[in-house]
Parts: sequence; C-alpha cells; structure tokens
Amino acid sequence: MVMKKAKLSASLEDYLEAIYNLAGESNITRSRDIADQLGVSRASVTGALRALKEKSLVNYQPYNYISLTKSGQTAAAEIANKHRILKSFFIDILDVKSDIAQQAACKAEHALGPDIIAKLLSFVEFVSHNNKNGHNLIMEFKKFCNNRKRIKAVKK
Amino acid sequence: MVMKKAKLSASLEDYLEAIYNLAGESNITRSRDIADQLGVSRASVTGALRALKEKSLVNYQPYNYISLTKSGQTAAAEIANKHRILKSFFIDILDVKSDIAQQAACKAEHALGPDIIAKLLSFVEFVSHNNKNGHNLIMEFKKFCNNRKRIKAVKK
DNA sequence: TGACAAAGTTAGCTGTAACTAACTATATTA
DNA sequence: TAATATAGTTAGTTACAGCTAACTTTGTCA
Repeated sequence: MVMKKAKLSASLEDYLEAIYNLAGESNITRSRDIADQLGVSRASVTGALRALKEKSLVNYQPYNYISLTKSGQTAAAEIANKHRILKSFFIDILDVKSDIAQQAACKAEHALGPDIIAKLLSFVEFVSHNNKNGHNLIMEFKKFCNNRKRIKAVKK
Repeated sequence: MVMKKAKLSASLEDYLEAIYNLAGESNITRSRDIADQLGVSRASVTGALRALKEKSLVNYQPYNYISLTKSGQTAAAEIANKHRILKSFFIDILDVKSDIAQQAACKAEHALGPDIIAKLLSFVEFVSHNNKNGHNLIMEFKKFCNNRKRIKAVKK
C-alpha cells in the first residue's frame, strides 16, 4: 500500500530538512542539534518530533537518537533538492549574495510546487548548457545589469 | 517622521493585496468582497482589518467602506509588484501554466526579499531585451525542454 | 414604514507553532 | 559511585489565523 504524500506545514518541512542535513551518512541526530540548527528551543523540537512521528516520517523514542524513516528520507530529500535548485538559480544566474540566496531558498522552497521547481532546474541546466557552447548568458546578464545601473546613475 | 516599515505576516500581506486589487480607482471596497476574494469567512476579514488598522494601513470603521491609507497603498503596491514580476517570470520565461503560476506567485511573494525581486525583474527585462534584438531565449529554452523530454522518453 | 435579506461584528472554539520554567533521564568525571 | 552538567521532556502560556453560530447594523422593497 502506497502512502499518500500528506502535505507538511512549512515548519515541519524545516524540521525534516534539518534532520536530513544533520544526520548525513549515519542517519542519526540529536534533538539539541536540531534546535541549534533551526534556532528554536529544545521543547519546540520535541513537539515537532511528535508530529513527524505521527506521520511516520521519523523514528523517535523519547531520550533516544533520532533518524528518518524511509518515507521521511524521501520527503526530506525532495525538500533539500528544492533548496539546492533555488539556491543555484539565485546565486549562479541572478548573481545574488550567498547569504541572501540561502535565506530566500529556505522560505521559497515551501512555496513552490514540483512543476515550477522542475522548470527551474531545466532552466539552470539550459543556461549552463548554453555556456558550454560558448554562449555565456550569465556574463551578458551581468553586463545588462551594470548598464542599467549606469543609466540610473546618470539619470540622477 | 518616517514610519519604520513594520514587516507583515504573509496572511496580512494577502489581505492588503486583496484590498488593493479590489479597491482599484475608487480606493474603497467591502468586507464581503475581501472574504470572497481570499476564500475566508467574513469574520476572519474583520479580524484582519483590525490588525491592519492597528498598523495604520487601512481606514477602517465598523460597518463602513474600507480603504487603504497612504502607507497601506505603498505597502500593497510593493506586494502587488512582487506578484506581477514573479508571475511574469513563471509564465513568460519558465512557461508554466497560468493558474499554477498565479498560485505560486501568491505564495512566493511573501518569501522573497527586495534584492531577489529586483534581480528577477532585471532578468525578465534582460530576456525581453534579448528577444527584441533577435535572440529568442524563450524559444531556445522551450526547445531545450522538449529535447530533454524526448531523451527521457527514449530512455524508457 | 416595517419586515426581511444581506453585510458585518462579536464571542468563543480549534489547531499550529513558538516560548519559558520546571522536571526527568542520561552522561561525565572527580 | 555520587555529584553535577547536559540533554530531553512536560506543562502551561502566548500569538496568530482560521472557523461557526449568534447577534447587530444596514439596505431594500412591498
């Protein structure tokens, strides 16, 4: 029986992603580390873990190490993937500063559905493909931006 | 004295944007219409109006027409602008279906700050500028996407 | 103009997600 | 191994944002 992918709140997605990133190879992490990573209290983490266990996304027993279930891993990987694609678009194409891109990706990953993320990935790949063929869109866009800045400065 | 732009919740931004869109020229609208537009109960609108009045963003007196204050208009216009730019990017460049783009823009407009929005606007303009100069990136991207689809289909 | 419908408000409830303070369990180490 | 520090949980509070049900105000029209 295939479980219907119950949609998570932005908050629970954040917890899932944090666990995914912290757990790494070992697939285990601790409540404290999650709290530090997300900047919330340990009590809030306990609450989130209960909610995620309820949805069979984490293996959680009080006072034990925390790990993702199979479906938890799948869901977390999907979110992390969204994050990666968005960040790449912001940094590599839009040329946004790393920390701003990181922050924006964190928020936008909860807002954009699979269709748009897929298209965005294609677009990032399209630009990189063009670049390999000697057509550097990124460079052109930077020039375009600089020109606009210059024009704006003159107008003042 | 210049008011510090207090940051609004996503929900209050939605109300502000709805009022902005509904009010139009006359700059007045009704509670009922806001409720319909956002798909919430009339009671929820009353609550939101109180919160927005508190922040001096709407002129609101119980049982009267609703209008935006000067700073309410400024804030709403900014949100509507974000929405417009995002939607344009999704539809005109990524070639996403209109309703999905609309939905995504609604959510993402609360997640992305001014830096990224400004860059995104530049990028949309860059692509349209290129297009005028006979270099149709959008067409190329579509082809690129179709090729990938073909390749995927073959792989199956 | 008085009855009725529509619009708007109020009160009270629900769920989510955070917090602090106080408690319990586990781990470390003197 | 007993004391203590760290980690984790529980209980109770707050804020937000929605809801329904019941009430009040406003507008319409017979």
